Amino acid sequence: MREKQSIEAMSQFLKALSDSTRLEIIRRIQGKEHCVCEFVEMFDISQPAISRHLKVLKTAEVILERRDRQWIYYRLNEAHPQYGIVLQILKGLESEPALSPACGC
Amino acid sequence: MREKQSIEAMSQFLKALSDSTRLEIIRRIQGKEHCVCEFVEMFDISQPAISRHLKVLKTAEVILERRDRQWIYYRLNEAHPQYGIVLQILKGLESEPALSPACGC
DNA sequence: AATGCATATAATCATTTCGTTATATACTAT
DNA sequence: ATAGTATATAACGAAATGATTATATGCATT
Repeated sequence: MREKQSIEAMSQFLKALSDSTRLEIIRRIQGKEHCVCEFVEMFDISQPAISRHLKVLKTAEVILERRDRQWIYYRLNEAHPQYGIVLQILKGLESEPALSPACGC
Repeated sequence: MREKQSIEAMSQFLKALSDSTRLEIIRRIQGKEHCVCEFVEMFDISQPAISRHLKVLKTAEVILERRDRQWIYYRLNEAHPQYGIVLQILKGLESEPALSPACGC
């Protein structure tokens, strides 16, 4: 059963994306790569926390890194097999209306 | 800033989907609604565990429920504002190759 | 009303996640 | 070599997650 594996991989991939900070990171990263220090300025969490979020995204191969001297730049991995999902999410972020609580019917 | 809210909502939505059991549920639910007892047979976890997974998906409005006598049937909510993401995920599940560990370059 | 089946909720526990502070590593410049 | 800046890792704690067992609820049948 390769389905099991596929489901597991997808779950891991989505977990990497299902965090506000990481969503904001990939939103900002669209079109232009950013170095870690830019994210550190952008968020109200510590530099190590940012670093770990970037590592989660990198491990899931959602983003790629490039070193230039002392700086490390991150960009979207447009070659990811599930890049279509990333795009759909980014599109959804542009104008998502607030979700109302489930009515359940 | 409504972006904050949008990001938070998206994060919640993705969290609901980023679990193997719940992905399997929505995969099976495609096209045909299922009652809870069918999921209970399908998975190796307890009935209360299934029930809670269904509740997570229902709260996120990913699925809708319908009661028929003692049975409760669940189906995909095709009217969800982010249904496009659900479709993209289901598509990705059909033939996703295993992800190799990140090379990091 | 009593019993049985389908489903949900509560209480509890182990594991994972995400933050912090402290420290290590990599590169730059003096 | 030393010091400074950029980034990563380690150690730890609080909160969230996902499982279990026990129990409650809703509906059907006798």
